Amino acid sequence: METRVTATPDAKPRGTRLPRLARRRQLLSAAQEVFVENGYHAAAMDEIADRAGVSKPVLYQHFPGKLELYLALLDLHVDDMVNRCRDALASTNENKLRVQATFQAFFDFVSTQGEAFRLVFESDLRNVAPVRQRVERSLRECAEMVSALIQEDTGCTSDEAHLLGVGLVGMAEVSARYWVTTHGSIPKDAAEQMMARLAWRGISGFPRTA
Amino acid sequence: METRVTATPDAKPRGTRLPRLARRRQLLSAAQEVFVENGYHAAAMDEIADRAGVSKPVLYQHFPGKLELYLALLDLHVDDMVNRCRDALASTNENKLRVQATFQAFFDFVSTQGEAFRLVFESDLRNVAPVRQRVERSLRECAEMVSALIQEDTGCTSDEAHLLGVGLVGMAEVSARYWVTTHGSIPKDAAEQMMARLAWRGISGFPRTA
DNA sequence: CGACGTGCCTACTCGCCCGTAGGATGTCCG
DNA sequence: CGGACATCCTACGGGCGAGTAGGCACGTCG
Repeated sequence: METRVTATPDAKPRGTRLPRLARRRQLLSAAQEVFVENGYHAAAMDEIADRAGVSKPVLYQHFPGKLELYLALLDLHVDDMVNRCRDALASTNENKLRVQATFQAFFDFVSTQGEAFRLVFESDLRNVAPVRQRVERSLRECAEMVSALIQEDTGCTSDEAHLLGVGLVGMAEVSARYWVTTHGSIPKDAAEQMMARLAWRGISGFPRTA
Repeated sequence: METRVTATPDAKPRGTRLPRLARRRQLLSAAQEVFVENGYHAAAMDEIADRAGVSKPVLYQHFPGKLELYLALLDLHVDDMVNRCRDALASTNENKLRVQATFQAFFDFVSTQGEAFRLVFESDLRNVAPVRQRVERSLRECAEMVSALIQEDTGCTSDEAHLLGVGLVGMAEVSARYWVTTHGSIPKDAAEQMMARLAWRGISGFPRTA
């Protein structure tokens, strides 16, 4: 007795036929689960198909190969992160609040979609050019947006501002990742506030020279 | 191809017999080259053996398997990093100088041994427990040492100080990695100084509450 | 000189997993 | 009804690379 599963996500009744787009979404979701749990290399296409309640050829009717499937997911989350960062920086004109909003953006990012942030921050495929490119580009893009603001206020050279920007973004990334793995010791907003305070004290009125 | 600069004598005189310990050191060096260039997964035991001018069974007479070989190298560099960090923090009693010394330690670390820091910071085997354990432990240990000092001066709770410590160490790691890949734009000591200044401004006299 | 140990080699097995060939089973429309 | 079209299946091919079997060369010591 097969009832019609309309939009219920993550059902595995081997035998339901789905329209193409819905199937694709489901496959992406299953793939994300497996890639996040195991990383790229330990993830098997068979398991992704299994978890979607489907056989392997179906997977290959939607994606030309394992790498392309991975890149599709990676793009999704890389863009998500950059957009969150951009929105945070554009949410106000006061730099102190910008810093707070940006840290909140990073903490939000690592809190969503299970542990999908691992695709961006802990990919085990960085040695493959298209992956490396996307991951590094996302960091640079965030740092770029930050360093543009830094340059306005401090008069640092472009290179110097970039270094500071990368450092700040890196601090946000690493602290957010640490916080998310030790859930329970500090509430989210307290952690965000503390890190934002650290960053703002460091960067506000940063002197051009020693 | 990349430049073939090795600590060990180059060349593959397939026929030179070496005493056990010397051979082992050479194998470790060859393995480091290959693992750093390609990551764990894309590195082939055949190529490691080749680069050492030796055949594969020799490799297996020194290491029980690929993973153990990798772990031996990883331990080396993880310990190196933690020691550099510890020494830097112990090099003075004045916290401002401690911060400077610590950033210098991270910049030194990413500057040595080709790009061996990739083993620690960009391992593509973090999904395997013993690797993940070592990598995370190294970050925690550095952050632990930093947070102990933070706690003394700020009266933060242990959890709060840990978060700050992880953030600062993360900033050092990420900025050092960024700097090393963009060699030429900023001299090493200038980059160290600037990042140290950012961190010190942020952390010195950090207020307990908002 | 021959027996033994050490260092090394060539050449194979074997398991894993990506990707595919070819066939079955609905659904829609004339 | 019957054919066209889509969706999905059960297998299998084939490459790649970790790890191994078994043998050769060279020295040394009784």
